[in-house]
Amino acid sequence: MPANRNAARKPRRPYHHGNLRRALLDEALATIRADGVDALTLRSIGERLGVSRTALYRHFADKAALLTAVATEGFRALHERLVAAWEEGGRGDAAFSAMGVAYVHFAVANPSHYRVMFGGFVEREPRDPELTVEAEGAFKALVGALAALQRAGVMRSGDDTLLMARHVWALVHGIAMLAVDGQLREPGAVETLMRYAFERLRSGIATDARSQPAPGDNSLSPA
Amino acid sequence: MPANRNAARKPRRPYHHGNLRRALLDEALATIRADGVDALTLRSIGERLGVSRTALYRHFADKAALLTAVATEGFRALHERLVAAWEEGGRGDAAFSAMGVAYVHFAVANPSHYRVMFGGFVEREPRDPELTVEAEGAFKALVGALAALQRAGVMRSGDDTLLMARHVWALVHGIAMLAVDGQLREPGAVETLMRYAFERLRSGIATDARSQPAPGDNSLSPA
DNA sequence: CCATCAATGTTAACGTCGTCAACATAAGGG
DNA sequence: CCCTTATGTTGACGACGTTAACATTGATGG
Repeated sequence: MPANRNAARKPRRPYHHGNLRRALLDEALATIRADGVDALTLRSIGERLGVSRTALYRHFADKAALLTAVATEGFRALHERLVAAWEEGGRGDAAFSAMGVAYVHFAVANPSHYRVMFGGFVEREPRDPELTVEAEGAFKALVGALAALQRAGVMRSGDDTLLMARHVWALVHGIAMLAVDGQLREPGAVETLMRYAFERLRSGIATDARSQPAPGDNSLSPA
Repeated sequence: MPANRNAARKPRRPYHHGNLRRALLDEALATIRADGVDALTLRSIGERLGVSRTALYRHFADKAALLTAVATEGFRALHERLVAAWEEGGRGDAAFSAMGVAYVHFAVANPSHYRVMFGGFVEREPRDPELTVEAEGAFKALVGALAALQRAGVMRSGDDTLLMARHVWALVHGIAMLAVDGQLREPGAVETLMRYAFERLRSGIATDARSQPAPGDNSLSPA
């Protein structure tokens, strides 16, 4: 690739700008991290990169496309953290909890970024294919871990893995969202809730739990 | 109240406008419902009410204040639905599930409104007092129901009620968020997940569940 | 080696938005 | 009846996203 050789060797404006798309993404993410999504302005980001305010349009269709790319990056990073937690945790019981902790930690450490990923900034109807791939990839990490735990006999093996995964995802996502929204402000609240939720989750989902309807229970279906 | 007498008797512009604040709120909510938050424009809403574009500033500090009021309305409505589900469901086991269903149903039926309530549109630092009151009121409905179920012996009575409530809230909020975000698109997916989640939640939270650490479990604390 | 072309970046401008200041009008109390 | 206050309007400003027209650079092929 002769085009990249120059770019790789001399970082000082080899091509028109080098790799502007990458720079735009990084700068956008930095701005979002520092000052929130509302502070993200095409003009300011261009100015900060020493480039015209419309240069962005050669690399992204519009501002929404930039945000979609930021969200995609987020899912990629999240996926990475989840896999790392699973692998480094020993792919067992503890690793599963570690995944949950890693998930919430990612959200709490990058609240604005997390909001871009889930806050309705991306279009819903024709979902961006790359974003879909990355988001599903992250989700698949959870499904895979759950399937492994099912095979190991530590999680209910009869249940639909995807349904179980959605359950866990919803729980963790809910905690993350509440935390990001500032609903769990007291110090240690997030950790306490995480610990409790995973304890309850486990005794509800693990093989050793009594899954038969409780005596006298006949009314749990949605009204 | 002589001022209101005219307003009540003749709907055609009794005062300057009648009750503009109320009309602004309703129109804003209608717009959000119909076309989403992004479509909400101070100019358009004023035009739609046959009023100047800046008339709003006599009733709200700025656009954010309007959105905060919309969010407050949302929590009030949600609170109402939750209480209704609890009361009409018989304040028991089934009623608790009905509350969960009502919660998710509210979010799915009013996705944009729900997003205003939780999407980070309201300021975090000096939280609006009225909003806080309404949001906490809705949450208290959940806490109250859980406490009643604890007293009735159907829910783990040893656990901190607030912690339990946060757990349930996070779960339901997570499902609602995923649904609103379009992550549960297949028909019936939300209902299926809700049913499963509440079954698992119950067998994890109910008195009859084995709450002791599972045999061989020694590693559930966050890594 | 150079002409051509596509890729990339710039400039100027437009329409819309939230917001403010100055002004207008109506309601109600002294 | 006048004066104060609440309410609504007009005009304007700066910032924003976006587009069209233009400029420049890198690569490609004869």
